Amino acid sequence: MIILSRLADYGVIVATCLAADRERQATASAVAAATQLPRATVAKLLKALARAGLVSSTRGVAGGYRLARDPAAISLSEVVAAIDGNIGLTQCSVHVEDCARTNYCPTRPHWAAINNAVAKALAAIALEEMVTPYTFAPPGKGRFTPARREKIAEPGVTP
Amino acid sequence: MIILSRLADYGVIVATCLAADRERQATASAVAAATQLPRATVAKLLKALARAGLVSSTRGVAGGYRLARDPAAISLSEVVAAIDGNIGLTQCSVHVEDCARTNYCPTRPHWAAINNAVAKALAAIALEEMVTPYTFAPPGKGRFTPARREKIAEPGVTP
DNA sequence: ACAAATTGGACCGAATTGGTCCGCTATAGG
DNA sequence: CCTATAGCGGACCAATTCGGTCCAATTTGT
Ligand code: SF4
Ligand code: SF4
Repeated sequence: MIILSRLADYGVIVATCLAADRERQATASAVAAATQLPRATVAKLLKALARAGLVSSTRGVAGGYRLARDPAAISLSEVVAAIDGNIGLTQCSVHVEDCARTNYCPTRPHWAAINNAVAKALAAIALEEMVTPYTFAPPGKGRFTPARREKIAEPGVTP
Repeated sequence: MIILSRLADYGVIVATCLAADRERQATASAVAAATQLPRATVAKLLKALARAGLVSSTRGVAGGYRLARDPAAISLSEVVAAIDGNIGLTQCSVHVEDCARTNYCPTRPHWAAINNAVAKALAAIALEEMVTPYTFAPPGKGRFTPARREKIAEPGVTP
């Protein structure tokens, strides 16, 4: 199973591209060139990110996008939520009345905690960490310090 | 965004239904009646669970399904993996060669850890915990009340 | 032999997704 | 004032996936 939609995946790449240089103002075409993604798609993604308030946009000639906040203050969960919508394991997690079975579903009450755990796993990653791959890593394959790994490997699963 | 497919959601319900009484052997129709899900769909789900080795099946008349292991030893991640496939955030998480961008994708190395964290969040929940008491009082429509359990085990309930 | 039950796969309509395109608006510079 | 540039909003369609059903085959107790 694939959890993130392809667009959300690309959205993270786009956001990471902007995070690489917070000061620079990049047009959609520039980001598309940098990420080697289709221009139209990148534009669509940036629009979604802008509407969510993650990036700020300036119109007109010499316009473009830039990150609205510090890359360390933007979590991955925000990025994917901007594109895929709020995170929810089941239908009743996002809109309760979407499922006709809510009344007599025995498993429904339990999903909230799990939902929370998954969301936390994504919220624990800041955009900054996606753009600084080798900050914590020795020239091997490790990407995360043990501390970091510990942090995301054990999300609070307390019902 | 909805992470679990509807089938996976239902699969958990079906598995939970079996976990409610590990000893009894229930036919697909009986489980369908107990969960109020379409018979054909339940049958399909049970087949998937059986192929994954989570439930054991006996064919022929007086056949049926039962949980293969102890409900405390079956994690939710196994159940959803049996139906939706292995858990992976992105395409490269499940099959590396699925995405043509693997070579120059800057975010790819980071997903593994996140992927792991999400998987762990699901693996931390045992099937046993889904069958535990209600957190709210169902208005006389509890699915897994003892009375209902009798009906599940009843071989002759084919509506 | 018959009936009840699982097995495996085919099947189709519906819904979602990925990706593109258009007309509109805003802004800088000449 | 005019024009080129760039974001904005949404419509649009092809392709894929998903949900659900159904059937032929097989196994097993009576
Ligand atoms: S109510 Fe039950 S069946 Fe409906 S979405 Fe929630 S968990 Fe799934
Ligand atoms: S390689 Fe990059 S673009 Fe491709 S699936 Fe992995 S993360 Fe997404």
